[in-house]
Amino acid sequence: MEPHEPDLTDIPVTIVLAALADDVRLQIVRALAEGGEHACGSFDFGVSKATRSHHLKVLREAGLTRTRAAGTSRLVRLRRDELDRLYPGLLDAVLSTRTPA
Amino acid sequence: MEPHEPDLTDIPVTIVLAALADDVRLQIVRALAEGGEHACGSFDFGVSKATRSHHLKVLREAGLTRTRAAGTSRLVRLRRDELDRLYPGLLDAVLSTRTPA
DNA sequence: ACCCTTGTTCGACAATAATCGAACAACGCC
DNA sequence: GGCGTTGTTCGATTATTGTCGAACAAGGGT
Repeated sequence: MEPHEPDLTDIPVTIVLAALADDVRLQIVRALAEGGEHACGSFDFGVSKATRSHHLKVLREAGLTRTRAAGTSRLVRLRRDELDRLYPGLLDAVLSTRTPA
Repeated sequence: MEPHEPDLTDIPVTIVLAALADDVRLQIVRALAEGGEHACGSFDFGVSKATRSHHLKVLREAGLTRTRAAGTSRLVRLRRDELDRLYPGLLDAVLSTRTPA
């Protein structure tokens, strides 16, 4: 089954904001904002792989990321263009902040 | 005691995002974005006054609003200038969305 | 002084969300 | 086929958060 990646316009903005309102997920988004595709395993932020998988699911279901299978890995990327079109300035504003103290 | 209204730069962005990631609070922010000062009681979004007071506290402590006493009321206003300076585009992006379905 | 209005605070409770280990699934490789 | 790697899912636990009613506090009338 494909991981369901909803249409961004179907997602209430509160869901998007809630997805971004977590330190671990924000670190993931920061990493993804560097560009390109990242394997799930490349995000090591001090949580178990179960927790990491959970956070990636939250991001995906909030419409923030897309995922595709590649061998035994899964490659994740930020839906930057769509996000910037629907919420101009949001990602920039969030990413402009320094790493949380 | 004065309600403590922190310096915006002291507040992790995740706190700001979490404050905005709630339907009731977002409706309050939308109303405040119309400009000017609003009495707490003017926000009737189907929750009790205890809950409303709680949400206003969350917004205040996240640095999104300022409150001043005026007689028996309290007047709340959005810290728009500061927010736009620190997070350019964030409020606009969030407020541009239509009322949640 | 009394009361009404406006908010806040205090438990308490319910719902949501973060976290983990363990079990499971899919893939590639030897 | 069997094994290691990479992720996901399940069930349980804990922490956080939204919600309310009731009690309280501060003001402004009259």
